Amino acid sequence: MTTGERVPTAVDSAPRDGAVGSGQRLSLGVAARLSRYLQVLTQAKKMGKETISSRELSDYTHVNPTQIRRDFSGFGKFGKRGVGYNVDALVSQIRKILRTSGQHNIALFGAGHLGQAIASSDIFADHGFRVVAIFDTDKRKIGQKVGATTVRHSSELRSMVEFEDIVVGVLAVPTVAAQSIADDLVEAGVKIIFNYSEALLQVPPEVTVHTSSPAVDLLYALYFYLT
Amino acid sequence: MTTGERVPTAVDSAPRDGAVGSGQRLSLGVAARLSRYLQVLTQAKKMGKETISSRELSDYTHVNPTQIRRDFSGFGKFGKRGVGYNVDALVSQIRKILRTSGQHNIALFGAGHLGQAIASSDIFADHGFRVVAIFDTDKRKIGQKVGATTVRHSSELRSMVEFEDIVVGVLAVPTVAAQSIADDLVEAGVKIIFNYSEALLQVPPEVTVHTSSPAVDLLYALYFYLT
DNA sequence: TAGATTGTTAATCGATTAACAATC
DNA sequence: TAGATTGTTAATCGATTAACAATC
Repeated sequence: MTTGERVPTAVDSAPRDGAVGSGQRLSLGVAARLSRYLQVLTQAKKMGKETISSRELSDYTHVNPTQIRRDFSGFGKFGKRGVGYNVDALVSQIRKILRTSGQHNIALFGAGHLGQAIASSDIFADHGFRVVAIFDTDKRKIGQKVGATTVRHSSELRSMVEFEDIVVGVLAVPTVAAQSIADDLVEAGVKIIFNYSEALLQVPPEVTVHTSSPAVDLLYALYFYLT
Repeated sequence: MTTGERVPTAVDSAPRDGAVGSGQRLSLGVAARLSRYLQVLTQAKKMGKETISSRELSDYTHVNPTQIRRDFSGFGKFGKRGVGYNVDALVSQIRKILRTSGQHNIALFGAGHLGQAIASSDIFADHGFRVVAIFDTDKRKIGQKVGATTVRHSSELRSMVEFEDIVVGVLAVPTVAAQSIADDLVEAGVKIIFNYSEALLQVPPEVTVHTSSPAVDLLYALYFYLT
């Protein structure tokens, strides 16, 4: 069964159209969907699933099965007709496409309930994200352990970013504190900020802010429930 | 200044094309974006902003300003040329369009770190969602207060759903416990499930599951950072 | 073989955007 | 008035989907 075993390349087969290629950036939509598939596949693997069909992936992601096959086919022939896709092989293919095979380090701000929930969750770890530093301004929390990590004072941010090669800052702090931490992160050279507060953050154009918004998703789901 | 003050109607001006109308369902994209605008506007209002331009909304939502104006123009002329949109008026317009002006009740499962973070956050409350019941299976947690709400045993789920008219169930529980709670929610007639665990939930087609996936969003952001 | 599911085409549909007159 | 920003058009681009031959 060589197909499933061989080392895959991003440009395996001749790509057909726009969304594909080696140096070619993925479109926003494709990148979003691939990330989504990856999450489901990771969980399916945990549940001992070895093979998965585009139909099953569709059930979990709400993406049309044809589109799923189309998304993959741009990068190679990953599936087996009549059988489906090998979960393990597909995971490493997508990781390769998204260039997220490696480890990426995160700094977490806020050691309250949300911060502790994030630090102790598998969700980030499963995708190669590691919380290597936790910061809080509350002196009583500094020095305490959250999981395997010690809570530090924000003044250590700069050196930690350099020392640990931190690429993402996650804000699990009150809304009023968020902007000032964002400023510090920007100054320390962090380019991706994940904002769990409600603050509307002001950052330079080269920095990406992603604001988590469960309520937005809920409003959206509710609309389709009510209509 | 009557324009900003008059009571708005969903079918104010003659709608031009597809995505619009009274009984007409919004397309997925439009509904998602409107929810997004609503979140930003709510926060802008808190910060004392009275007027906002499509350009500013674009900065915070990463949606093209032309598209924002287009999204609104399908439902009426909400803005003032040279000035922008009145924040208050726009909020109530969008609420009307999304039909989420009222209160909606939520049941929360899991009184751990994540559950407590959710229960004490403004994020849901700001959009009319109220956590009216918290459930946990841990006997030591039952009877404790989280915010203003008392933690109950899951056996009370059924009666609470009826009594409190609960439309959304939020799962802040370990992955292994999620499916069985989802089954209970389905049986109790809840049609929207918000899943913070990693479980791939199996539910009947009339039930909507939204799985929260911060790691997916992070993978996605990282891709564009790395390329 | 028979059944299942992929890979791919071709056609459609909706999202996106630049541009600009209207107007506050 | 001058500057700013909306509302709207028209053109383009990418996403979506049904359908089906290929093949495991």
